[in-house]
Formats: sequence, C-alpha cells, structure tokens
Amino acid sequence: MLEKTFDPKTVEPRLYATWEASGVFAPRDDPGAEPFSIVIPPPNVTGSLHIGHALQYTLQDVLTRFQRMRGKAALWLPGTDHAGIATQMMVERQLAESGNIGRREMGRDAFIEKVWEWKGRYGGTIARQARRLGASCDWSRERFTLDDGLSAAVRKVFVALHKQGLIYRAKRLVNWQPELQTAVSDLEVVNLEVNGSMWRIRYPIEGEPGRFIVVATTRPETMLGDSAVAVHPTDERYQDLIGREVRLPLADRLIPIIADEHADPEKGTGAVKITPAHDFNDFRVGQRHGLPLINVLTPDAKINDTAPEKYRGMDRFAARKAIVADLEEVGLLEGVDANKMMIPYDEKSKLVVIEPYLTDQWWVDAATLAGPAIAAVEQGRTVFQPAVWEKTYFEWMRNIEPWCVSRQVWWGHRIPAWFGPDGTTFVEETEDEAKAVARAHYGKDEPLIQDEDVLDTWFSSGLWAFSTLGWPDDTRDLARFYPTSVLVTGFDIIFFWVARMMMLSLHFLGDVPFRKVVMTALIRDEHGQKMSKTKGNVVDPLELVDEYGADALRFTMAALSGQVRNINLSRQRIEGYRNFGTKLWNAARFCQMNGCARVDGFDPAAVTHVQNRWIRGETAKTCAVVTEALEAARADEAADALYRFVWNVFCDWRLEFAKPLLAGDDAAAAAETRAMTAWVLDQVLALLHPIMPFMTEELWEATGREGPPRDSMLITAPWPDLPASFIDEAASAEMELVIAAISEGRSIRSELNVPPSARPPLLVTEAGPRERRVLEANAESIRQLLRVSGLRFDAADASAVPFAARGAALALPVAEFIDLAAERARLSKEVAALATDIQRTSAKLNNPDFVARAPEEVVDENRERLAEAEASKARLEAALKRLEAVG
RNA sequence: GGGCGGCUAGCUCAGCUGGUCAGAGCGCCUGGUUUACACCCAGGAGGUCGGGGGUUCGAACCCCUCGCCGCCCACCA
Repeated sequence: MLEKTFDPKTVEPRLYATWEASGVFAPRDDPGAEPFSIVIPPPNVTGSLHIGHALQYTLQDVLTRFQRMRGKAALWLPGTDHAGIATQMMVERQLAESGNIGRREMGRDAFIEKVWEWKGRYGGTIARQARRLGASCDWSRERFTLDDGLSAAVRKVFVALHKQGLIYRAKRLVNWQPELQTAVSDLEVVNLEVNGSMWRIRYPIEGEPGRFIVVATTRPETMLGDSAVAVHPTDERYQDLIGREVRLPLADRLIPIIADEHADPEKGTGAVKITPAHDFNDFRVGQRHGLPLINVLTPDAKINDTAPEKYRGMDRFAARKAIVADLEEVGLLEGVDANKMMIPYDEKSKLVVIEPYLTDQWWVDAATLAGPAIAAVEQGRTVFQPAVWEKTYFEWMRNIEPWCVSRQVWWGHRIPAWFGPDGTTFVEETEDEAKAVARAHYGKDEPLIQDEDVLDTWFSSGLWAFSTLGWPDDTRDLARFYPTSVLVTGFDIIFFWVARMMMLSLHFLGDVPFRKVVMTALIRDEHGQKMSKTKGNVVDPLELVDEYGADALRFTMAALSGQVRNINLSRQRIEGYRNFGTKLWNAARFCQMNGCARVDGFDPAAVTHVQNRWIRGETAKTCAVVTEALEAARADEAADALYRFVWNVFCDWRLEFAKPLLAGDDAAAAAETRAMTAWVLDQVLALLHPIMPFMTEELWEATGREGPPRDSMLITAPWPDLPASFIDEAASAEMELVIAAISEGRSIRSELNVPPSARPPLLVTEAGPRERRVLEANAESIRQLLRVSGLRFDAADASAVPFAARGAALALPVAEFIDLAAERARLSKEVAALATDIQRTSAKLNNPDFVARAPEEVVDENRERLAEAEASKARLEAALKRLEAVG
C-alpha cells in the first residue's frame, strides 16, 4: 500500500543514487541510436546553485530525459568554468580573511596552487546541488575549463587564430579596471547614470593675452594629458582660432587648436579638449591628427610622473578636486554645472570606475569571425527560441568590436606567447615549439619570456561546445555529439557566451555549435522585484527542494519556462504544483485500492466500454501534445497539457466514472476498466517523468510490484507512442455530452442551493433526441455516478416539471425545491439570451459579405450555431410555458 | 540617442497565422465527514483586454497615435 503522501526527502536521494549507480545517465552505447546532446552552461567553480540554475537545469534535464526515453543516445554533459577574475578575487578575499599574505607577496605559482586547493575543496558544490534537482548529467564526462584537454584546445585555437591574423597584439585604449589592474572587455563595463558635474575651463590663447577658448569637461584631471583642443571645422565662433595654440593650464604646455568633426557645436561650448590617452573618442581624433598620446595615470589610477610634480601620486579623484581648485585660484575656471551623465563601472562590483587606459593587449578580430555566425542564424542553422532574441544577437554581431582577450590576472589560461630579447613575439602551442621557432629566427638559443597575461575566461568557454567533446582530438564523442542539439541558457549571456561560441565553433568546426538556443527568462520575486541580497528576497532553490520536493520545483520551473523575459516566482505557485503531485499520488493510491493493476497482454486497442475507449483517446491526445511540445523544447506546454489531463480529465472524470463501473455488477466491464485505468496511469507516469522524475519513478516501481514485471526503471522506459487510432471520435463526442450534462446538472443543483440532505432526483426529460440518445446509451454510468453523488437519474419520469439549459437539457421535479418565480426569471433570461444570439447569428448569415468572404467552416459553424440556438430556444420556451402552467 | 519587450479578472499570467477568446492558477465568496485526495470536491462573483483613432462583414489579436513600466545597446565632451 502506498503511503498517504509522497515523501520526497527519503525518496529523492534514494532514487538518484540508484539512477547514478546504474549508469543510465551516460548516453546509450547503441550505434544505431540517434544522438541527442546538451552541454551545460558551465557555472563558476566557486558558484552554488541559485534559482536561475534551477530553471535552466530543469529544462535541460527535461529534454535529456525525454530524448533518453525516446531511445536516443542522450548526453547531458556537465562541467564548470574556472571563471578567471571572479575566482581569483574570491580566493584572494578568502585568503585575506584567514590572515594569509596577499597574492603579490605570495607569488604567482604559490597563489595558483592555493586556487587549485580551493577548487578541490569547493569545486564540486554545484554539481552536488544539481543532483538534488534530479539532473541526469553524465558525470563521467564532467569537464573543467582548465582541464588538460580543454587547455590544449585553448592553446591550439589561440595559436591558429594568431597565425590566421585573427588574433593580434596592439597598444590601444582598453577598459582598465584600476583596482584589479587588468583590462576588461566592453561587456564587462556597465554604464550607470550618476549626478556629476561639468566644468568649463578657460584655455588661454597663446600670443593673445586675455583671450580664452572655453572647453567643457566632466573629468578635469585628464586635462594634464591634453594634446589639443578641437572645434568643428564649420563652427563660425572659432574660425580664426583653428591652427592657433593654447597654453594648457597647470601643465603649462602649448597644444594646438584643431578642426575636427568630432567637436559638436551644439554641445558644451563647442570646443572640446582632446586627451587621446584617456578617452575613446579623443583617441580616434588623436589618430586622425597625429597627436601625441600622453598617459597621465599609473595602473592603479594615480597621477603619474608626466604630470606636474604637485599632482604626482594623487588618486584620480583627489587630483580632480585639486585641479579644479587650482584652476579656480588662477581664474581659469569659468563655471561648473550639475550634469547627469553615464559613468563606466566595473560590471561585477558596480563600484570601481573603469578608466580608458593605454596598454598592450591581445585582440580577437571579432568582426571577421562574426560573418559566418550571423549567416548561420540567418539561414536558420541555429534557431533562437524565443525568436525575438535573434534580433538582439544580430544587432550586436553586426556592430561587433575587436574583443580584448588578455587579462592581467593569474588564474586562467596563460597566453601561449613568448617574447625574445629583441621583443620578437613567438606564438606557439608549447614553450618547446616557441623555442624551436625562436632558434630558427635568431640562429641560436635565446632566452624567451612568456607573456604574463591570461585569457578572458569567455575565451575558453567559447570553445565549450567542442572542447568538452575531446577536440582537437578526433574523438567518438565529437563525431557523435557535435553539433549539440540544444543550448539552454540565460539571455544575459547572449553576447558573452552564445555569440562567442557561435563564432569560434563555426570557425574551427565548420558547423554550428548547437541547433537551437533556448533563452531563459530572469527569475524575480512574486512582485516582479529583482532578487538581491540587500532586498532579502532571494529564494534558495535547495530550500524549495527541502520544502516542496524537487519535482514540485521542477514542475514549477517547467510550467513557467515559457515566459520570455521575466518570471515572477511565488511560493503559492510552487505549492500549487506540489499539490498537483499529491493529486497524482492519490490517484495512484486510488488505483491501487481498487485493484487497478497492470494486466499482462492487455491491449488498449481492444477495449469496448465507451468510457475506456474515451479515456484511451484522451490519453493519446495528451501524449501527442506532450511529445510535440517536448520535441520543440516547450516544457511549459508539456507541463500545461499534463496538468490538465491528470487533474481535469483523469482524476475529475475518468476516476469518478470508473467508480460505479468498478463497483457494478458487470464483471467484464469492471475488469476492463481496471486494466484500462492501470494502463492510463502507466502512460501518465511515463509522460510526466521528464518533468517529475522522482515521484513518477517511485510510482513506477510501486505499480510494478503487481502484474507483469517491469522491463526497466522508468528513466529508461520507452516513451509512449500512442497511435491516432486510439482516439475514438464517437466515444469522445458521447462523453463530451455526458460531461456537459453532468456539469449542467451540478450547476443547477448548486444554484438552487439544495441542501445535501434534500438531494433532489435529477431527471432528464427535455433533452433533444441526440442528447437523449447519448444519455440513454450511458445511462448505467450516469446512474452510477449520480448515485455516488446522491442524485438519481430517470429518463422516463414524465411527471417532472421541465427545466432546460444550454448544452444537454436536464430537468428537475421542482415541487418542493424550486422557487418557481426564480426559475421563470432564469428561463426568461436564457430565452432572451438565445434570442439575441439568434438575432446576431442570423444577421451575420444574412450579410452577403460574410457568406462570401468568411471561410466556409466559419459560415457552417454559424449555421450550426443558429440551428442549435433556435432549437434550444424552442425547448426553453416550451419548458417556460409548462412551468407557468404549474405555477 | 538607437533598439526591444510589456500594459488582459484582486495577484501572476495563457490567449498560435484577425472569426464562441473574454480564459487558467492563486486569492475571494457559497456549499460539502460521498472511505484516492481538505495539498480535496462542487458551485459562484470579478475584466468596456492601458487611452484614442483607423482598416475589416468581424480586432485583445493588424495599422497609426498617445500614455505609463521594464530591459538592452551607445563615445556624448
């Protein structure tokens, strides 16, 4: 006997351990099996499971389990990302907290050893947590971006791109994170609006004492590095000044006034200071005019030694204050205005202001790689779901900038570049190869120094789709599982990751990395607020698993996964789906208590009772919907269809109808109903398994104890393949009417507010010929049902006072139960409603435009509707007349 | 500045290519000890589908416009 409720806490760990130990997570080794593969978006090794992972992992697991059951060689490949900067910072912080010496004092090798230690200790956290969700990853294939194999792939890709001219080293302005003292990419910078100031500064015109040109700036400290002042070539105010010089205040240097389109006469004063080493626009202006690049900052954003002595060593913001004060003192500050502006911050901390800074870095020619990546999506070789994200992807790809891939941190893939004594660079996969090439170059051995930098962490994750499968080796996995089938990830990393994978995979494998990208929404709290620690509204998926069970959380994630941008998650929602699980559990208990066990050799195609033919068809319909939905990676649609079927069809009607049959005298019908019910439950378990693996597996095991033995666990059981011939249209039509009739009857009873003790007999007298036929055909079932519900059914009682309603007509013997006046009013209202319906419909049909232009089916529908309404109206009118006679 | 989304019952959301589309869950109200289930059962109330125009025989769905809300991108001195 099944327990009263499902206990996830004991069942889930047990089942997961059984699955994992039995090796079913690995793709089946049948060469004939069609491959299906997903690579996990690798979480940071330092990470732990958050609600967004729960959503993505649920989706990936649903698809993997579904395809596994469909007989495919299904692989869900797990792994983690070394997450260069993030991990390095975390370990540094941890070392500091435990009183260790700093990273720089420790030295590179010792520090990296510490990070590996950290990884060894905490790197498995998220994988353990994923298991609690039921993730059926093939853990034997787990990868880490710094694994030997993956690192080899990184070196090979880097070297190849370099030899192809698609990676180069160049001195350019980069986004510099002064606290970490590393370059970051454009994507790692976030512009935030702040209330700042704009200062107007007078630059004295050389040779014309008392005359100034006023420039406006939000960053006065950078004036120490000014190389020019620019005005628009057509700006009449400054025509005579073009070509002249100004004496740069404080720095006391002469710089030219130049004409450049960049200066916008509408903005500020129309004259703009040009600081090529500290501003991206100015850098371009400087290049156009051959201006010197004057860097005035140290790597940690203090004023350096090119500046006047007074400011040297000052922090950039302190220097700003000092410079403004000094300008004011010498009367060169014309004014200051409050100014709302966008300031670039470090994307992670949102605290550190990013500086444009002049350094040597390695760059990927993204524009060249983007071409094929754009074409692949245009041609539909990779499809985004939902498709709106394709626009975002195209927009970025078509305007892509060179990608700065070098980082001045230690934790990561060291750039495979070596410098010779004369600065010649040798880019090779190994030091030995570099030495060999250098020997050839110099004619003798020269000492080589490897580049200190590591690669952007997204460089290695950009190879994830193929490096994890063994590339550059010609592995069987690579041949079988590349391209992968689906990628499930958040829209927030379209640029960081999806786009880079597209570019790098297409370039090196010649094919897309995945056929479909499912973009998941951002999960917010129930009020639509972003989850954040400071707001205290973060929900921990593991807590939810503890409280409601993994299946409930999974069902919730699946059901909500259709949302494009935001998912507002509430506990009530999860409770609702937990209740759904309980409902299923109880349905299974009902089956068990009523002897609905599986029957050896049972053939669902051969059932004869209308209710069994009907539920067989409903099951087949649901199976088709669910299968199609999951094929399309629409877990939400599958969840929705299953919820409705299990609760609103199987439990609400099927099991209720089965009760009288099971208790009835017709032994054959009862036996058939038992077998059929068990069969339906079996199908339901299989269809639900991808979404609710634990409860379904548990029930599969429990229901397997009776009847023929199970061939396998549910996780590897075959997916139901129910033919369309299982749908019996006649049975469907009949049951639809029966259900409508019963619903109508319930409604009447309830509206009449009949106390349960009074239980009036419910009679059918005014049914039309069709309804009557159906009702009479099912008289036995209905009688049984009505008996259970305390109602009686009698098609022959002519003495009843008629009552009719839309759908099937039902009648009640009113006498003591019905308020005649109220019933009259009710009927009149019905009649009036039907009259307007008839009027509207006939007007429609009399409209020649409608008949001519509307589709035939629609016209037919309207004709039918008119006929039905007229018939109903006639019946109701007759009933009303009789009711009046009684009253 | 450019782009993209959203605005449908108290709440969170479905409504596919215009033709029963005005829906679901939760919440609320009424009733229920009918041995699967109160994590339940039955019933009910609630919306002029953000405003205004237009196209059409017909619009929540298409077009225009306005209004909020959100997100992404962008070098605005």
